[in-house]
Amino acid sequence: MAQTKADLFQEDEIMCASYAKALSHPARVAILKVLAQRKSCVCGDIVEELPLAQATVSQHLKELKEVGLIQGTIDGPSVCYCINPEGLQRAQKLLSGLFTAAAKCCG
Amino acid sequence: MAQTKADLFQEDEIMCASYAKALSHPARVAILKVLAQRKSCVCGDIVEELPLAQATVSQHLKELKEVGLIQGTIDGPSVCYCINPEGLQRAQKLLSGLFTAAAKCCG
DNA sequence: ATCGTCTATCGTAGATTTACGATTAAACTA
DNA sequence: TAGTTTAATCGTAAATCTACGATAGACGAT
Repeated sequence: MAQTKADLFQEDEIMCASYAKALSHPARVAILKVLAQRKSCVCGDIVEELPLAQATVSQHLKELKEVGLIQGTIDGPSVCYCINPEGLQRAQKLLSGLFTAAAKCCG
Repeated sequence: MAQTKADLFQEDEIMCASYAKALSHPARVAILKVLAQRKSCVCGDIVEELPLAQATVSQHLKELKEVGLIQGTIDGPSVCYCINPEGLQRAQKLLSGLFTAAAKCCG
């Protein structure tokens, strides 16, 4: 059992869930906040800010990158991460759309 | 390993992630949409709308209820589910706060 | 009281996520 | 070139999530 049925839903529901999933761990929320505050977005700085090992942070960064919320550019030996405005906007639009639709229910 | 470190983060990051987690499966997004559209929010109706077994839907409803996004009131033999406006608003506020903060980054 | 309906819960299997040490790969430095 | 730094990836263990059948509990109808 437990073969996933997540793809039996509508496209926008799946996208909405994907973005929400990317934000569903405090570490990833924290990463976005760090990126928002700092000008320099070097990976090492992020690792220092979080109570997690380097490998774990790298994994979280990968998830955020895969869904398109952040992007990383190689800067010499290190990698500079940055929020991806387009992805962020798309996520915001989808989620706030859900919220405003839902708010209409139940008077 | 893999003992959770999710509680080493800030309160608002944890809350933000909790709401996002509740929305991180297409079925739960779909449930919110059904509740938004229908006036009658009987559990059985929701089960019919989704390509999932009754037990699975009940589980998803439980998760949405536990995080405070929906509420259920017993109506005779059945249960009437409804969106919880306060929880929804709180989720919206936290997540849109994150989005607007993040949007400031990177010019 | 018994039966049928409706929903929650239990038990469980399989998949995915989380976390980290160890290793690898790339690039700079001496 | 050899050594150092930086970040991604591999391998893996534990935890959590997803999904469903079976069962239980509550309620209304007969």
